[in-house]
Amino acid sequence: MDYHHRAIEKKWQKYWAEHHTFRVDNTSEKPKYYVLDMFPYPSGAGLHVGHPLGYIASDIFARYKRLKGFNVLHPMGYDSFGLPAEQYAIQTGQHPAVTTEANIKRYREQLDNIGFSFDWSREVRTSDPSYYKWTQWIFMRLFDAWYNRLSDRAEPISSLIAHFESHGSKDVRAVCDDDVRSFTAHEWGVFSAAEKQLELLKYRLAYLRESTVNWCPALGTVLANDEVVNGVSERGGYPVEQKKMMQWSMRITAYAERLLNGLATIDWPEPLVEMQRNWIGKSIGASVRFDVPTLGDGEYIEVFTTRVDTIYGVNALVLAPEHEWVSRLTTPGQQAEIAAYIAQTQKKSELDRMADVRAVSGAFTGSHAVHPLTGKDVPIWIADYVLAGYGTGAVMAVPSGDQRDYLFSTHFGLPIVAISDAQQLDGQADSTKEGRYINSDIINGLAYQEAVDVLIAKLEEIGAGKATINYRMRDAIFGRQRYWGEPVPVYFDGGLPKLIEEAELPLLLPDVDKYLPTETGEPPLGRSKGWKYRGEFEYELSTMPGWAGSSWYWYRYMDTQNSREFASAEAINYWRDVDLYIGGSEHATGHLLYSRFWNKFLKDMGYVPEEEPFKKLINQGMIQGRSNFVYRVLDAQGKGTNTFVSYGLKDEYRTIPLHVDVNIVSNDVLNLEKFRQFRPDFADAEFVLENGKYVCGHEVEKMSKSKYNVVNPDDIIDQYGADTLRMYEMFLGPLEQSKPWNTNGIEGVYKFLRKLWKLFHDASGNFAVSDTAPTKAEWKALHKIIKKVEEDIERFSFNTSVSSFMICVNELTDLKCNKRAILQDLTVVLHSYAPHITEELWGLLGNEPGTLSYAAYPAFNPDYLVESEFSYPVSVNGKTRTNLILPLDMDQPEVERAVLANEDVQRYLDGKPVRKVIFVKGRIVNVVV
RNA sequence: GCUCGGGUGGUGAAAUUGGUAGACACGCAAGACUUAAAAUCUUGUUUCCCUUAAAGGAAGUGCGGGUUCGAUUCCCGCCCCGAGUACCA
Repeated sequence: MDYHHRAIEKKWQKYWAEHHTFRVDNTSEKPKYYVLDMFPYPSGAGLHVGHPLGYIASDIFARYKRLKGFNVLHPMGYDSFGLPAEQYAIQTGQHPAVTTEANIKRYREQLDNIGFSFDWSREVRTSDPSYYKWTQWIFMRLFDAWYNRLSDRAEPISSLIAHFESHGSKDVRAVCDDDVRSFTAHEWGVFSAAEKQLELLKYRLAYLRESTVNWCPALGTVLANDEVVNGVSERGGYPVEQKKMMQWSMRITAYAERLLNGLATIDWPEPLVEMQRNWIGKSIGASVRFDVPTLGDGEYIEVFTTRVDTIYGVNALVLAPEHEWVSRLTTPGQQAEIAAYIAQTQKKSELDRMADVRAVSGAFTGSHAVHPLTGKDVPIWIADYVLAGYGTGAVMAVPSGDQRDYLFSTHFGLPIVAISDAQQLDGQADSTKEGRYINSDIINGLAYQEAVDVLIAKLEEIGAGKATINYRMRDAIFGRQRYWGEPVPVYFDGGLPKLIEEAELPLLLPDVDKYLPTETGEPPLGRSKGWKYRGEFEYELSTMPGWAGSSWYWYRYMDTQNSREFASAEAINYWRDVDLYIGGSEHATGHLLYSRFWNKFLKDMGYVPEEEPFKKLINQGMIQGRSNFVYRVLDAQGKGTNTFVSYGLKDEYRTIPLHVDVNIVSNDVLNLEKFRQFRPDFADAEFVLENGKYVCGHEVEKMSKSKYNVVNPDDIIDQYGADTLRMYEMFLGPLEQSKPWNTNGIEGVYKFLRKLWKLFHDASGNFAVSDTAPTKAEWKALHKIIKKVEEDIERFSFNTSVSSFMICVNELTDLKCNKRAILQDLTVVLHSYAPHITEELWGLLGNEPGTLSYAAYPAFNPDYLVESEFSYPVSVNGKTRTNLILPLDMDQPEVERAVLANEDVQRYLDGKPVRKVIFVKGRIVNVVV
């Protein structure tokens, strides 16, 4: 019987499903191993061949770990809340739950076709009430918590209340809003309930406050910073504007330092770690107060600087145009100018961001601040090169040390003074820290670090500044004016947000008549008639953002069915953290940062044991599309004819390239028959061929329907089988590398599997293996692959394993090996890559009926690889000239004698005296003349 | 601009610790089997030079230097491609 992948693969997929082969327990004698994939958003388009790349790699790893004796948790689910389903609902009126359900069904079929070893009994869906109940529950925990800097962890809000009751706000070191009040314990005691709640809201980790948000009118929602790319929405590319709104936010900034430090403890790709580091954006410097006496006593502007050593070079304070004090600072004479400038920047910012052109601009407020050290007047300007969202929204301009300040000062004719004897101010600023300070009063003659220490001490002494650490990262906006997301379990009583009772979870998503904002601009949930808490109080109408459900899902997999907790303590303490996480690097600053944040919070509250959720992470590369083109000949008028010319001859004609479906092209040769059926107007197409073939052009592009370059895994599986698809996706190249999908070459892997099949069968196709003892060469071939695959999988080099399997089967074919002892072990070694064919062969070999999934990976025995001889490459002056077979136990003097006696070597020596002979045992001999 | 990847045959790629560059596969060419095709098998396939052929020679891992007996691998400078990020004070 020949290798029939269709029957074999269906048979085993059915077996695995019926026998719950991959169901895993939360207790075991075996060591645990948790292999996780980033779960997909089930889109309407289904999977293309690029999507399963990471899943195949993780599945190989999971299956391998099972063979190695681990209790493996390898689950899959769906991140099923999201914008596309909602956009579709707006267009068609269909409930997103309905389309999502259909999409999930299709995803599941496609995933099942590939033969993954997921424990489907643990499937999660973020849009399922039994799941989002716990997303809401975690939100409630965040609402009921504050971050205590003294213990450096989140604590229940009750500990803060207790402190207020006994000590007032004194000695509270919290990460909180800027406008918290100072009060005594007594004052707290006489605050009204509403006043207390209002104050506590400034401390909660999930809090409500008016903030400037990225508002996208086209999508009708706010977007997180990582969802805005170049001033337009990541999804859809719609314009985004800044708008002030009451918003739920997450105090992720409380965790900035821990998020940064944790990066050193996890095994993640360096680029990803770097991206998170940049995103957090820690900078060490100082905050400095510049008093503004004209505004009154004790009024000051605070700036942040990383170069406090340049403070004597300050020639201006520059504020962001949005700075809240701009109107206060503007003197009557400057009012017109400032107003004009603000209008100009508001209009400009959008275009400017897109065009990426920046001219120096700004306006003088008319006010002055007092330099804290020199006492001199410093003019206060506004300019759009200062960002409202970073630091304090105000900078001290030091033209000699900062290029932006330099350009600003030259443009407006402000004085530029050197502050270091090493500075060279020939047309630009010089930010060097070398040299000694000049024109700098108390630090004159000092070097950089001494100067910083002196200045910080001085500023602290006079109460005008202190050493400060600043982070670029902002608190995360946690609300979307959208329908298809988790409802926020909050209602409003007297304008104050309050949590619903825990027993009332989940707060179900109500039905609405349309998935659009209300006439008054409220989110879609505002359309739900009579949706009131206890029939009385308004619910929060925004829903949670896309990242809410994905920020803790790996815990739900540990204990999916639990209705009392998000996961039991036993389950969490058994599985603890994810040992291997595979997914795309596009989630670097979104999902992966938020997940680490929630994990740290859950740890602080004592629900989980580990500080970091994902110990090891691998980014699979993106699979790009590879488009094919045909070349339509144009007539004299430039109109398209029905004649198409082959790629090699196209330059002899006037042509226009057209995308052609890659599925009717093989090795860039067009199937003419299928092309005529491709589109009605091609039915009587004519061709100019080269060598009897129509050759197509090709180009690497994004994989998309409109480019006709989408390859569906189902089609590949139908033709070649899932085992071939799995191995081919790995064979394509290193997992982390991005590469275009090209079906050319898949034949090689398919041939390999048929060759493997033939090892177990005789010429007439009958199963035939021999029980005779293997030869030394056969043992060697086997143990080479046992070792190689083990090493390759451990370092995630799956492509090299596939090559090695081919080499092994080629060798065994040459040796005409059909020995059971060899083939049995080879079957186990190959199993994680090609699970179906190996299950079938395992059965044919006469093993006990059942699955091979829990067999033992064969033990490597180095004795089989020991050689007594080695064919040494012999080079003369570094150029390989000949090979010489010598015993491996031969030592250098003997080798030298043997090599120099060789006539080939003598010929290359050409009588010249030998200076030295390099000899590396088992590697090389090099004769230097 | 900054940060991080990457650059090896016609194509995807390999070379794990500085030790025979191009394994393995695709494609292509030639051949065997076949009425024919498919499938299968065999041989060849980095480039250039020399040669009827056999054999031989030279160059070669983006470019230019360096270290070394020996460099795809290490160091310095540069070019190109991709990703991320960008007035971050």
